[in-house]
Amino acid sequence: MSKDFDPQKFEKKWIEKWEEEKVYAAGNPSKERKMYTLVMFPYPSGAGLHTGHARVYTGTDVLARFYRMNGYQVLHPMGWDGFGLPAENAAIKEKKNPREVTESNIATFKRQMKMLGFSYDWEKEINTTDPEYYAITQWLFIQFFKHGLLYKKDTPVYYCDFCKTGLAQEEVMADGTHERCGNVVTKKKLPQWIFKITTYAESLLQGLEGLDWPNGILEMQKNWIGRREGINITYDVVQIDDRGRWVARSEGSPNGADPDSSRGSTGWEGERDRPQQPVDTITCFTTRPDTNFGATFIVIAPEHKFAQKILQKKIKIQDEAQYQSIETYIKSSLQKTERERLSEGGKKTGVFTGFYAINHLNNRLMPVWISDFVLADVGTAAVVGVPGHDMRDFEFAKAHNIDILRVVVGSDRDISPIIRKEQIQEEEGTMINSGFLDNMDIHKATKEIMNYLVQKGWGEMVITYHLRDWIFSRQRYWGEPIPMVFCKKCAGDKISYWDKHEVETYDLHVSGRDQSTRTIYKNSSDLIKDIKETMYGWFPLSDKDLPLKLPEVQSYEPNQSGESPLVQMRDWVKTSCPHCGGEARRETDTMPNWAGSCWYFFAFAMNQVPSSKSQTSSLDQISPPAGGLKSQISNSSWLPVDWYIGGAEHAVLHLLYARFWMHALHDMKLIPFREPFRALRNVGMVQAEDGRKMSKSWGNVINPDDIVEKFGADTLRVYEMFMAPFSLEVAWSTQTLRGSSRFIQRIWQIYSDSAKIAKPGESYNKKTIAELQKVILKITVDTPNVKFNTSIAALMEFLNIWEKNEEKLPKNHARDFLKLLAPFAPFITEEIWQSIFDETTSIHTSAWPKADAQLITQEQLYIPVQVNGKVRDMIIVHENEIDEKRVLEKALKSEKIQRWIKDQKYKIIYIKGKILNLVTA
RNA sequence: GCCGGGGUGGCGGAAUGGUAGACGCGCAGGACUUAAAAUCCUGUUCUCGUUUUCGAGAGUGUGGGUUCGACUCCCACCCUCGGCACCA
Repeated sequence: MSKDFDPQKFEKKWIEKWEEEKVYAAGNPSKERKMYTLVMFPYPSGAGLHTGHARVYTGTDVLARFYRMNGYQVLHPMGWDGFGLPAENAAIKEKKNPREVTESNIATFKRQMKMLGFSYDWEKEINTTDPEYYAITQWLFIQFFKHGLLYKKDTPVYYCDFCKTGLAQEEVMADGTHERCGNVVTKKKLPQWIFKITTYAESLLQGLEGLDWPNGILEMQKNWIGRREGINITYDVVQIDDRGRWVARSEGSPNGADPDSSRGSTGWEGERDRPQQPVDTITCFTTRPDTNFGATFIVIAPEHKFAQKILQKKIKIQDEAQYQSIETYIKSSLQKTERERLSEGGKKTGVFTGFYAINHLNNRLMPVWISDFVLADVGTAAVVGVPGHDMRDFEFAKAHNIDILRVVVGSDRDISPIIRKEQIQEEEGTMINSGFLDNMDIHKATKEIMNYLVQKGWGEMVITYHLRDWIFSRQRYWGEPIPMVFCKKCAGDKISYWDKHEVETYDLHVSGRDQSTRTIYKNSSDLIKDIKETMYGWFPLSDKDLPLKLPEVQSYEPNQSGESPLVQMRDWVKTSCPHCGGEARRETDTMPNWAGSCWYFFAFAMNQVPSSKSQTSSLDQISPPAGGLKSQISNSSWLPVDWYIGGAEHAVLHLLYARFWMHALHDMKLIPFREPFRALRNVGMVQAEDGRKMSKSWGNVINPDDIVEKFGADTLRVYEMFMAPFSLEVAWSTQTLRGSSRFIQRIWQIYSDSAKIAKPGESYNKKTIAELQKVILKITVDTPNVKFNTSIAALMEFLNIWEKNEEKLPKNHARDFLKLLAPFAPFITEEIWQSIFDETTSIHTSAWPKADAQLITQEQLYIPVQVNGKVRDMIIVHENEIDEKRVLEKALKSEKIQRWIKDQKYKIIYIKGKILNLVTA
């Protein structure tokens, strides 16, 4: 072996040899000793791998290699999330097919991954854009459809008039413009496929319990699901004539007692007969019914059905001018995008309807207003306004001159009328002016009033979720075609898929309204009932027609009316109805880029990986496995994923979507597990040297190719693992990387130096061996805890010791140390293993070293001696002299200790073998 | 506003109740070299005093508390990064 370290001389050789010898092939998993290590697969962009990829893939690779050496059967796969807008944009720009663009990007990624020595089993490679792969994505779509989890409906979506395409919310910038073209985004109603993910809100929430995930990610998912317990209170709505009388219905016949002549402009209190015939009712959701005695108004969203009834004159407004102002307000709010509504911020605009709702508790008349600060899809789209104890209600009341009452008093005991927002008591306090709730703590009052309202029949306990249904279609080319057919005739005849097919229904763990049970079951037949009418004429393709392949098109641009480019493909669109055989058309929307990533982790685990590379049959003969996924998955013991590693940016979307699919598939009895990812760890981003994001436009991008060429792959790997704790964001530093380069070179030097390694019979150093045992223990614990930085530090520390010691290290221990380094630096360790130690099988399949406790024992121990908690001296004792008496005796002999103790009395605190503290006074 | 992470030398960081600053970078001095680079050696928290070997004090965002002993546990606050947000 040459003394000079030149990684170029051997790295390529090992890449080839490992592949040839299938060193990293996933074997057959046995239940106890299987380890599925997975890193979030990449979208293969045109820029190639960046240093952030290198970091996350190296970390996962270290884990895979560690477990492999520890005797586990390891599945460590890699694949490509190939569908998505960037490839499509690049294709439009370069006048190529997105498939070509994607394929060449994949080639670059794959070359770079091999260059970095990642131990993937490439036999398991998948690509979401392979027809073999998306055949199953489509098949899964159909299963969800059949069980009532997918339906199509006109839905408002973000839309760019300039690009003529619907947009995902994440493609809309904070200022309401399109991230690609910079034009202002509008909202447009388009027919969309929608996933009923909300059905699984409770299931997704409950499933989080017991997952070994970072706390922050768990919290984000919880917040996103956003479970809230509250009550829906239904109020009668009445009209009052100009003399202050009840007006029942719109006909206006006075009904009920004369109103109090002292009625103020905004409300009225006192015992009153109930109106016999309220005009309508409005139901408000609230989590804080305890403040209900302080309610002074009702606000509804412009989309609320009561507002719509007024607009459509189903509920009449006498005063034409008032009708006009209501109409103007509703129409202008509906034109605003959600962002515009938000960006108006604190401005609480609104219009009074002329109607009043009656507060059950005190018969107060609460004016009903329409305002766009109330959101249509939150709660019941109607809010009961308690301006004394809610900031937004306060602002609204101030803006429109509505009464503000105080019903809660805080610890400051201020009971003066609320005139400033600082006086608002929202979180804690004691009830006042609230009838039977007076003097109760607000939390107790909340329970009391809820029970009271329910008992009286005025309210209903409900649980709401922040989670919204998932819009699952895109009007784009580069995605999985949705395998559905629409037959106009069958739709006209009101024929649905379920009228003609028996679907095995199942019990699902779903969100429910009954808060007393933690797990709520519902039968999928209920879901089907809900959507049946909207789905007349829609039929899924049969299994034998899958995959529905993406046709070649002339142009990838969407058309004028916001339809997918697939609409141009007349011959493709035209098909026959699976039910009546008449003329029908295919769905032209495609699936969003999340689809393929929702199940890719189990594609890797299949016995027959769905990939064009592993198929011998021609494309035309592809179909999902006979018996469906069930047969494929039930005999794979790899799942669930044991370690899932990736960036925190997927905290909600991908991780939630994938969990949702698995929960539903589990309920359908297709898969034997519910939670796909047992343990999750995040990787921190790698910023550029200047602390900014790496970006072509800043010119601060570090290309792994350049680093490997100059320093070798091992240096890059060790540096990326050593630079900071794995989950922390860190700025790249080529300067610091030199430290790792030095470390790798010193490894090379010491193993090349025959004066450092003892042959059998030669003298050696016992202390160095003892140190090595400690390093083995540390790394064996740190590595599976994703503490890569301290593992490397321990390796460096040992190298320092070994280098400094004049005596040699016995060969078997030198081999052990090399093994500890192997997961981090696979190339140099393999080269040394096979050239210095003359091994013929890979170090990466060798057995992980075991620490020998007997070798650790040290003859001498250093024991710090404190006086009053300050270290004043250090004594050296023999390992069998660490009892308190001997240590104390020795400590008292120290002049330094005597000087601090003098003649004072002292208390002795001794932690065996660790520290001695003498406390005077 | 709400939720979560974090605050330790010039820098990245280590230490989860027991010697604060491991390991690495940088920096300083030295060796090698005609020179530079590379490499190696020594030192490197701050302040003060002896100026050599050492000694004293301070010190982990701030202020309190618990403890023989606190970066670590508890209370209050400040700053910072990330996520969510007119969520009723």
